[in-house]
Amino acid sequence: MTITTLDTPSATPLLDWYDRHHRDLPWRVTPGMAARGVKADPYHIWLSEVMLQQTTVQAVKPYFARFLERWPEVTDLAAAENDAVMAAWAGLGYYARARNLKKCAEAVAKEHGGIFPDTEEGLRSLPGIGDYTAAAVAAIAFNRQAAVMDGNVERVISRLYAIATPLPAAKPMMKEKVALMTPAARPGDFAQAMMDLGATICTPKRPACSLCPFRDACKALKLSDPEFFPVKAAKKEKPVRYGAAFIAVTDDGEILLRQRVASGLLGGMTEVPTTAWTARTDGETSAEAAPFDAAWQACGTVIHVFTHFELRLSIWRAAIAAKVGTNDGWWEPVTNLEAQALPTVMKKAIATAIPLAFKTSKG
DNA sequence: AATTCGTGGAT
DNA sequence: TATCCAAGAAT
Repeated sequence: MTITTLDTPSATPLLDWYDRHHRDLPWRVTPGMAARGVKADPYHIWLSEVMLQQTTVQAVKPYFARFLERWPEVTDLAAAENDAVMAAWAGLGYYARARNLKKCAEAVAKEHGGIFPDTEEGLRSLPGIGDYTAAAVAAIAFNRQAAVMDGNVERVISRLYAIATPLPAAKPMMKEKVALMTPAARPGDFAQAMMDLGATICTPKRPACSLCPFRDACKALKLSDPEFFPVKAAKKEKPVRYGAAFIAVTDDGEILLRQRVASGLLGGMTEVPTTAWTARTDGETSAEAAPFDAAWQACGTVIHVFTHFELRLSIWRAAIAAKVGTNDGWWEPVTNLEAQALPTVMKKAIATAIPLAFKTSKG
């Protein structure tokens, strides 16, 4: 029996809605499957949750399939080469996730005998697992009564209780509401139901309130303005940074690449030689900053928007007869670029200089 | 507590 | 076109 108060709506209508309208996702054990005895795989749940951090379901699906095909068990991922994991993650963004994913797999393999901890606290201590992911894995994979709160849940709760306090200040209060609502029975389904509701009904724009299992309890709907919630703090404007990137290709089709430092922006990923990315446009975006002397030709500009700044990258190209000695890079056959840990901005830069470098150019 | 960290689809 | 923002974590 779930304890409810005057201000705590029952989870039952939501769970009933979930039984009928849940999304079918590759990593998910649906209520129907669970009824036939299928258990969620903690490795699958963990992998999907890390990939889904600030990332859409659509973007995650092909990556999730490739990771599982290549590394079927967490011990396989633990034994993988770092470069292989980074290359497999390339394009998904937030690359610290991939670095921590590998560390977490190694910790599970070496310190936990290949078995994921089954408590929120145990999970929370692993690399790349924060408050949300620890609660999500505990609830979904281990049926723990953990309070799961992501961006979807924040939106649902903010509307359900008409919370006018701006995010992120309102998070602690909102998490208390989630904890009070989370049932002892089916806590994992409750968490997934809240997220499905936020993704399909209680959407940021034009929520489908008439279809919502909380329509009778929702305070924002009673106020006739659900879209007003959640209130968010104003965000800063994005500065513009400038730089140059240099694509050198030999006559036998090899391109000069190098590896970025292990931490920070695009940490540990592969890049073509570039200048520093700064707020100034003079000097640093010219061929004078090239890694070596050659007949560098300007061939365009790549504009790429990161989370907190916009990058305008001048692209320079040089066709050279033979490899030039390099301290910190290597020459890679252009035909092998697909296997490299190249972030999207670097693929755009290369595609600008070598239009046929990739099968699917997103530049 | 405020910043830093990618990318692409939807509106 | 510009803005939002998507199953957040680390520092």
